[in-house]
Amino acid sequence: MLKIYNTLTNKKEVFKPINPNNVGVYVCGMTVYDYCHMGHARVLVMFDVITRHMRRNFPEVKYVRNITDIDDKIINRSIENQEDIYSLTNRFIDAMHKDERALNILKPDVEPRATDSIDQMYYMIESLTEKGLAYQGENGDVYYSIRNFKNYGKLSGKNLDELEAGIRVDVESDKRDPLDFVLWKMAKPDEPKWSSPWGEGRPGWHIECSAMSTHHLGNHFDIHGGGMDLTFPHHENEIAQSEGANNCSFVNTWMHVGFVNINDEKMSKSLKNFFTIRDVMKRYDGETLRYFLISSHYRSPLNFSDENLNSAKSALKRLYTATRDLSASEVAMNDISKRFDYEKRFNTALDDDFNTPIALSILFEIAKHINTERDKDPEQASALSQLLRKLGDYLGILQYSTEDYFKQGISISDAEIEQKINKRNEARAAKDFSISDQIRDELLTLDVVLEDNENGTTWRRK
RNA sequence: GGCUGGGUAGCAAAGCGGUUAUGCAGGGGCCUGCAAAGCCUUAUAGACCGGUUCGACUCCGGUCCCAGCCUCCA
Repeated sequence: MLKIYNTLTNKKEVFKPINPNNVGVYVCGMTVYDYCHMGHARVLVMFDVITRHMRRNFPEVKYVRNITDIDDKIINRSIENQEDIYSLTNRFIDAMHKDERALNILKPDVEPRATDSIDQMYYMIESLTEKGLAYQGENGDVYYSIRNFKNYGKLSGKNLDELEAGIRVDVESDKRDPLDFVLWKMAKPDEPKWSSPWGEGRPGWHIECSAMSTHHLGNHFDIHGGGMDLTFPHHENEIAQSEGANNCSFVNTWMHVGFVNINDEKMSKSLKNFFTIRDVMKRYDGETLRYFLISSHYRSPLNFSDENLNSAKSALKRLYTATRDLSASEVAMNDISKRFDYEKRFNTALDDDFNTPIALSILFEIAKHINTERDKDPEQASALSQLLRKLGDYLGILQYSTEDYFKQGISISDAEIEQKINKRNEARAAKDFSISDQIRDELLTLDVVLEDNENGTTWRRK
């Protein structure tokens, strides 16, 4: 029984799909004017884990994640770079897809682009205008009238009058109420523009998500998610738009992923304290990053530091170490899964609001079990190893073969290493341990670790 | 100020009204020529003050502190 924490109610609730055969999930994706940072990575990875789990539990899941490819920041960046807006956005979309592959993130079912969805936005704005929920200012911009939507603030728990008190007044706008927000914005000269009943312009930020999500998932769907900073105003505004235009409830479950912090402060573009995925990938592989991101619960803050990343790397190594030199059939694996309750407990953990730390702890229990059975009962150890890999795959980790994991990234060739191992073993046979230790130390400086066991000497990367 | 979340051992991170979370790092031991890996074992917790209870890290109240949102942000 899947339980999910719902921002709308601030409670963990049993998840009941609107249509049990087809669950709809929408996640607010990137605004593509720069490379993805670790905060984006966290949202991408978490919803990847979430949708993988849901796909195993429901016949069909439709996962939609949009791309915002038109907005002020994109326009500014394109001017700054003197780069055509489409070449800019395409460049960063490609970069994002590359980052996703590195993090083993599966593609969403639909990845709509705002600029391909302008028609759907028209219809929605039109409908809002007809219902008296939108108006055009003297400057031509079209605004949403939040005072005319009775439930404004229900997601974020905001009180209108209190919001009003601390508002910053935007001098350029023609809003009737300072909390009103733009649905359609008149284009300035040389800005990208689309013709519309209100004049040539472009959509406001919030309308695209209302339009794209309902277009692909229906007016009322199951899950809508994003980073915690989108709760207000973005998601609040989406509710106002969608429920206002469609006269029905919009989303049942709102999910928000916590921030990635640097020194306990939110990683953000405005604070300029962010690390891009590609930067971090210069020092850590994608799987280590992914492990790090799922090592805490998705709603908790996650502190980004070398110490934590190194710890993630070591933890992952322990899991891979358990799988060394073991393989078993699927039959044996299914058999072992029935004998022990690891898989069951693993699924229960994910069913409990996607508790990845608990799920990971079960992986370590299996690893320990393998290590203790390895000599006593190799068959059982092998079957457990297969189970470990299967559950790892559910989380999108343990993707490499054991061989690849332990032998990648070494500058010296296999043959050279073997040669040195032979030389060392000759020295060991002659009990010349100073020579043998010297060879081992030499290899260690090249990140090659030697391990002696009864069948001979094996090597792995450090 | 309003609204959300938090404060757990050296670090990270969970569950739980009474019984080992888990990982990294540390101590002792086994194994090894010595290591590595692994196994066994071990120490270090629950911001503070009250209350409920036979019993609280876990529930309730209060205090202090931290983060986030209230402006674009994942």
